[in-house]
Amino acid sequence: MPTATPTPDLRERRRLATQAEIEQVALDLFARKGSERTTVDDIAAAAGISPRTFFRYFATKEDAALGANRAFDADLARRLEDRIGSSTSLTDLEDCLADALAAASAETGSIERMRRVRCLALEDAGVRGALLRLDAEQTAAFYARVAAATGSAIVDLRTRVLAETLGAGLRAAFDDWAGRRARGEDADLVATYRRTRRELRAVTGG
Amino acid sequence: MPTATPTPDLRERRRLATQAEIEQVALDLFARKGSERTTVDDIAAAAGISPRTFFRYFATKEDAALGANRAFDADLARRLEDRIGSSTSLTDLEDCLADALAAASAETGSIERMRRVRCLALEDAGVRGALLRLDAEQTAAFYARVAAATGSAIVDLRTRVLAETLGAGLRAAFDDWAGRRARGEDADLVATYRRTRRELRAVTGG
DNA sequence: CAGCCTAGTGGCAGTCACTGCCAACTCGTC
DNA sequence: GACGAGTTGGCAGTGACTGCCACTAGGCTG
Repeated sequence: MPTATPTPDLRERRRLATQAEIEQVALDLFARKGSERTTVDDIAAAAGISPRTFFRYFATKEDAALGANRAFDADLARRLEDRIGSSTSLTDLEDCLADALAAASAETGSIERMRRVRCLALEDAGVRGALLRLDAEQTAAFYARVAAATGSAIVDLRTRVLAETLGAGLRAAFDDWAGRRARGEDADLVATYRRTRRELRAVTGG
Repeated sequence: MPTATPTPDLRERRRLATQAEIEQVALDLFARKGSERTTVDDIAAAAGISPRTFFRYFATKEDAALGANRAFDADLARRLEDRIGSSTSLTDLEDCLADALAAASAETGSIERMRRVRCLALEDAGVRGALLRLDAEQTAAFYARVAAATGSAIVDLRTRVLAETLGAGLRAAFDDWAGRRARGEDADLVATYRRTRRELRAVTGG
């Protein structure tokens, strides 16, 4: 996830700073009290903005915590975009996903925030729900891109199975990784995903 | 889904009737106006109850539409319960799921309501989100049952992959089926699931 | 049958997520 | 220095959801 714009506006820089600040305090507050017991007013006060402004940055309270995950999804979408058209075999797409995971793991801040969110989701239903929605949107976006590439308005069953299987593997890997981390083990995300791919083959008799 | 209790209480019968009535009018209103533009007051008024009572039946507005899906999940959970311990191969679990789908398809009312909900979910983000949460809860319950059977407190990666793959196939089949139905084709749910299983093998190179 | 216990219901007040609108302010530009 | 666009805060309003309490009615017991 390299910085795209070389010279962002002062306004743009402020906006990004405010957004980052909100994400930071939201994650902290959710971790301390849970999303249920954290109000938007709490987050806004901690971030030094008005509640009204909060909703100009995030549509829902829970969304405020998912910054790192959204960035990962965007990066993954870019990588998948390059593959679509040339090859859409499960193995190639999994490679793509593994690359994205490796890139995220290389950025200390990014992977750490993702870990915090995933661990939080294990206990916090609100965050878990938001993450679920984000995953589903990512899958739907994948459908749309493939359909656009084939010029067809409808998504065929194979594409659905492909996308859902890919998503299932990613979710399983994230959950296992977060669970291990929460228990104090120092699991590696990329290695976990590698094991997940093997398990998928074993399970489906491939 | 046979009737379990032979002689339910008058109270119990009334409760079930009220619940069914709420589900009915909620589904109708969502289909007509969308869940976003339907208020709890609307649903309560149409069902002839107070808004306060509505929340004694359903935790959220969107949950009110998912009756048939919850019943299906409960039936599936019972069937899976019998398998767990004896065999937890993907193929056996898929058979189990196929049986549950066939049983639901045999009940006209049940399958029709599920179709309405799934078609609604294609356009209505609120309903889609609720359905997503329900699916996730079902998957989590499966984890818990398997973990309980093995006596382990932690869920191993293979179990996660198994459950997520099973869920992915079910979701793909439901989405494809609902999409076809929404376009006027008369797709069969069990046949669609059969095709989904084949696609999964093809995709994973099994 | 009378009386009691309990489940179910409605109303009310309150909290909180989220939105539309408007006024104030500020960055960037001409 | 003024103007236009982007950003913010306050305010009022809607609607989801909850806790509390009083009321009703089914079901049981003496």
